[in-house]
Amino acid sequence: MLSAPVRTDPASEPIPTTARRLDPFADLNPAQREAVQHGTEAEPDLRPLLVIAGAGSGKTNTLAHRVAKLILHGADPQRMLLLTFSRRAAQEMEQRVAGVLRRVLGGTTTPTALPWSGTFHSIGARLLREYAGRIGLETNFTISDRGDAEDLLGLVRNDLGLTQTKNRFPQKGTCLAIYSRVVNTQAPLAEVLQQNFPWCSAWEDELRRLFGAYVQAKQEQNVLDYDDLLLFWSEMMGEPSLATEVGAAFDHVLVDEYQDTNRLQAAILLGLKPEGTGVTVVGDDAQSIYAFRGATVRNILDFPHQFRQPARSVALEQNYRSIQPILAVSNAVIAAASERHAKTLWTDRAGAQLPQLVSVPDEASEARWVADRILQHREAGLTLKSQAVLFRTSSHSAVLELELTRRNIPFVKFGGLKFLEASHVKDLLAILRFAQNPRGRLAGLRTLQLMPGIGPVTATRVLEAIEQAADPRDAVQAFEPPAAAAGEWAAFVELFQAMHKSSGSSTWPAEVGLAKRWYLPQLERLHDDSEARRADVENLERMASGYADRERFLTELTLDPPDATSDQSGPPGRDEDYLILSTIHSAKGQEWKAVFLLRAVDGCIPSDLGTGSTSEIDEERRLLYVALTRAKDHLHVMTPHRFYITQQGSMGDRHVYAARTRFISDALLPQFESITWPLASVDPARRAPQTVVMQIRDRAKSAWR
DNA sequence: ACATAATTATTTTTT
DNA sequence: ATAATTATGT
Repeated sequence: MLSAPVRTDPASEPIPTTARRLDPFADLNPAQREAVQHGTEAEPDLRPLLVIAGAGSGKTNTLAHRVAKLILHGADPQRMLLLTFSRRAAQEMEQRVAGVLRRVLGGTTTPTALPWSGTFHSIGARLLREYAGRIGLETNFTISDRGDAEDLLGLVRNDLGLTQTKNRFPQKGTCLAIYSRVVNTQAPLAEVLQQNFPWCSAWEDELRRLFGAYVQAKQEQNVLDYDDLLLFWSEMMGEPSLATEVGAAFDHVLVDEYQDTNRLQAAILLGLKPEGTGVTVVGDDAQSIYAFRGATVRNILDFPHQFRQPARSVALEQNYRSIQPILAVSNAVIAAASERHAKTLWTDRAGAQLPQLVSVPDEASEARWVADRILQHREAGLTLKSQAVLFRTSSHSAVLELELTRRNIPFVKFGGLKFLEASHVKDLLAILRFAQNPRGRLAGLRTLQLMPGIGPVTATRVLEAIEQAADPRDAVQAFEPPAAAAGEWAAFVELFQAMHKSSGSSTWPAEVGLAKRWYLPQLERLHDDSEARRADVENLERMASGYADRERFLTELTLDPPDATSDQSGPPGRDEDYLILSTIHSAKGQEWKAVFLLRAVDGCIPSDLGTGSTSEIDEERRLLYVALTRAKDHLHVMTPHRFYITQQGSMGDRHVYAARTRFISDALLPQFESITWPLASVDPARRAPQTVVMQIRDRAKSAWR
């Protein structure tokens, strides 16, 4: 029987409160303290440090304390590089460090600034801009998000004539995924195709040609995509003189969520600090869930012997988050994984309530049950904010969202449709980008085609005219639009001239207002649901006012997009209470008192699309593990047995019967409280034989005769 | 020739 | 819900 042992940590004896106030490190357990103090002892240990931090083991807290400890020990915060998974994680880290320092140094200290904290991508962008002159890059490159990268790739594909071939060529999204994987894993194209995209392997030569042209196009347009930020950074670290220089700028490099880094990122780290001195990485191989974008668990497993000196490893195994019964099922789920770093989490948070395994007939009942239970929890004193609903795929929450709306339960959804992916947001940004760089094809094409009567051909002609002309404004002025576009064209010319006068930042952010005023009529014409989209456009205008100039706005927005879709009314106010809906991926690092997991059913977890190889299945298992370990006190696992599938059926009337996820085996059932709902369900097989007593439809018809 | 309306297929997870 | 494809209209 796999269950989390309940132990008492001998070192967590109560400490007098006065001592605790003086020593902020007194609350740490021995393993945490070891991690925090590494390298600051009387006889300094120069080895790199690997912290294996199980779920809920106080990872963020430990890392924050380590940063604080290093600063107290004399490290310069300006010379610390802190690589986190998201901007939010970076901010939290900064706050916690400030908290620890305040406790030690008294309340008067100003909050510590950690200027070099952020994601690999954002730090990469900063370094590349700084070193642009020395690596043959232009400083004012723009960064394209995934959508832009896809579109550019699609454009290149058309130019190469790879679109009208007899067999269907992979879609632009797929092409970009392949390209991205090749870059991030540093594996040969053939291998990536065979392993991850077997249905595309016939196109290897064409893809190679396409990718070459794509790289060329990016360079001509002075554009970098996400992958370039890592690729160029790592190439830069391959040049010894630059690597030494950049590495010497940092005394400490700390990396959070190391299990989700890829080969490029590992290469960057090694290039920065080949000796490993000053390097700290924190992670948990059991929570590695980003293999699909090139992350490899090997990074964390191989870390101990990557550097010139072996690493010191510390494992944090005490879980402070979940009550024992929840931890027990989580441990049992992950224990069946084929490859993992052996460790068993334990907790001293006893608890009587077993996690619930709820069996419901379909999605609708699932939504109703969850909504009911959420309200019950709230009546028992749990705020909505301390509850979360998690799911594998963003669309899994659709039915629940309707139910919540119907019952007036406020919620915010993380993951899923991103702000930047909404077409109206792209439209407005394209207008701004077009103004920024009139030679940028993508933005130009998109903007021009917003006008009625202008399609791809006319738009291309305009762009060509612009490319020929000395001054883009003259080209636009002189262009003869087709008759259908005549009305809108005049307004566009005016907008274009106005935005172009502001080559400096003098009219920023006023030009966003101009762009908006021109765009809104187009929006209304193009979309039926212009009402909801309009709110996003307004939002964008408000956001723009917070940035110094156009370039900063565009760059920051691509690297750190707002993660909740601002549905209708925008994000709720700070005081307001709202429920969290989130994909499991976006729930990483977070915790709630009550967690609901939707669709814990084969086909959803593991996803039908990810059941090819053992490693893919293992990743799905870890995903379930991550979901389960988010819960502190209450865990509800839902298994609807019948739901509609939108993926395959063209007419969408088909539904599918599913069984409980394979990761929760029969042997595990005793550790759950099993619930079947609704209680009085009629077994269809035993229902009385159906005999026709009346023809109800005839009655309805006769009413109109 | 070009634009646009209609139709059909496709969809994990994200910096 | 949107992107690619095809059909239809100017």
